[in-house]
Amino acid sequence: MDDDTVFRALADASRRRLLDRLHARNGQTLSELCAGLAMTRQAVAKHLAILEAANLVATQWSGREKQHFLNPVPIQAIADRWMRKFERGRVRALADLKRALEVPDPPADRADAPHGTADGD
Amino acid sequence: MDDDTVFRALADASRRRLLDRLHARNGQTLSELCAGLAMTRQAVAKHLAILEAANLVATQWSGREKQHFLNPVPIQAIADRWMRKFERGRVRALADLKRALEVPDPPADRADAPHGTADGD
DNA sequence: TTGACAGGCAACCGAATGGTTGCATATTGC
DNA sequence: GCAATATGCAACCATTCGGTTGCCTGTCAA
Repeated sequence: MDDDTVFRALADASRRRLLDRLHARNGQTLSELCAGLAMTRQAVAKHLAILEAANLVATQWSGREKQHFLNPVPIQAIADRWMRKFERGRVRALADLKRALEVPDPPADRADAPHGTADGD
Repeated sequence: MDDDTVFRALADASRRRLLDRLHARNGQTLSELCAGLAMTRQAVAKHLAILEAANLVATQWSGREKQHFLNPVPIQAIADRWMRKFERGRVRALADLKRALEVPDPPADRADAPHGTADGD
């Protein structure tokens, strides 16, 4: 629903790792997701709460255990709705970039090398 | 190059808006990008610096003006490299989700409604 | 040459963030 | 019933973040 919440939720590497874990095995409990992470259970719980608020995971209580399920829809949504538009203009943007880098801009005599690179890393 | 830097750069709505602006018209200067934004020039400059560090924009000096060019490659990279894998498991993840929500989990008698929804708004 | 314009640098500030510790609560198994 | 297990809640802490203000440098144009 709220793109910003999803983007912010994805901004943290630990949270992305949690999503990766759920992608590997869905329906894990909090304790299972904690295993092997250099973090407190409470820290993981906070991350999961943020992911849940962003609707990236849904939870289901099963007795005293809380199972976590991945919801891939919001990820897909921002990929389609926001990122895709950059794919459309991609060729043109790269052309602009390259042109700007090659032509030393006649009006000014001193033309430094640009701070970014045309190739993506 | 560094996925985390890109994710963090994209986490802020103002920065995404700046990318949108460059997507609409490439090669804008700092002052142009400031126009109409409820922010100081310095704030915008900071945002642009972060975007530049993430390799999302490249800059080119032209006299006293600094032009900014969109680099769509990192966006494409994380979309392909990270988000796409969730697209692959998407059907299965949604099935897991739905199953967990529908079956009230026999072992435990009390099965509350889950806190997330299966549909991703 | 001088003033207006474009931008950079640095210090500062409040709020959010990621993380911890400590304790309370509910469920399970013996 | 009772101890162990699974989780939640709240306070606290250091750091980061987004933003501002103030001042300095470099470039253009009259």
